[in-house]
Amino acid sequence: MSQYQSLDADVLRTFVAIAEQGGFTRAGEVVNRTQSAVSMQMKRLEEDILQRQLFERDGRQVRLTAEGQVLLGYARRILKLQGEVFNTLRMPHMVGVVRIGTPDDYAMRFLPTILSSFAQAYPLVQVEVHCDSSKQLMLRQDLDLTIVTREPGNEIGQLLRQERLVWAAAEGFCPQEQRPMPVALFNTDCFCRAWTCNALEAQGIDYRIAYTSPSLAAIFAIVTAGLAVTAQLQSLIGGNIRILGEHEGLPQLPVANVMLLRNTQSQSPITDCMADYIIEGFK
DNA sequence: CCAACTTCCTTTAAAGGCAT
DNA sequence: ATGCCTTTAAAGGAAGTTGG
Repeated sequence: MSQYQSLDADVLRTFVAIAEQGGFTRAGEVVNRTQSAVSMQMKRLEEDILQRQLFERDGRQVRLTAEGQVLLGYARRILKLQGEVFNTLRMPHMVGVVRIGTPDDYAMRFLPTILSSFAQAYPLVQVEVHCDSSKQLMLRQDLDLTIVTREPGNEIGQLLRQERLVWAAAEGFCPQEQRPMPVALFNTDCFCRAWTCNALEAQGIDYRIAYTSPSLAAIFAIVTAGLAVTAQLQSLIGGNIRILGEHEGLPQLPVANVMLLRNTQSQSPITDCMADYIIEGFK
């Protein structure tokens, strides 16, 4: 009776595995149970615990019902929270170093939140942040976790976020008025730069790369001063810089995939925890 | 196109292990 | 002894494959 009232994490894990694997048998492999046991667990969850139908059974297909979708959201949150409890209470004094590589635009936009949450849970862990272009970062072997930008269709690692590049300039800057149009971009080995130049050339726009820097802060300073336009992730644009609309004659830019790479040679509990915080921080 | 066969998958029933 | 959870075995449904 008593356990019919509670949502056992084991049962929720099985439920999430079914939703993710699309079948009871494959879910059983994931959670190390036989399909029959999985079936029984779900029967109990549906009939005794929640008294709601969670799956649409259609031949060999299993789909979540609307109520199943609702449970899936809660189940993931419950399991994630449970993981946090374990991490926080079982490894509160975890020490060591975690080395993160990231382009500096992501560092500015996402790392403050990620690192402050991480520091609250693991105050004794030393964090090294190495900023460089995606191309350079991918060549390095000394990083535990690397955040990089990849073209769609060319993904490696785990997808953190998809975001469109946009044109941006100072409030009073009019991109049509200056030819060649001055552009401020990252250094040559940045993916973003190649995309930007290709888009401008495809549109036949006369431009010149007036400023380059590996530093986002420097590029924003140049753009804020009204000296050039730039192409950056939409979420980075703020302050006195505005996003240029399509009617201003500039080509649409591609969507960037932000990916997380893990160094398989240096996996540790610290790295795994930091990876979880990064994944959450990019949502 | 269709029937026979195979494969995949879930459910049910029976039985055993384990903790209370 | 009881209740819960598991496994194994068997049954049955649906989809895919094969051959005429």
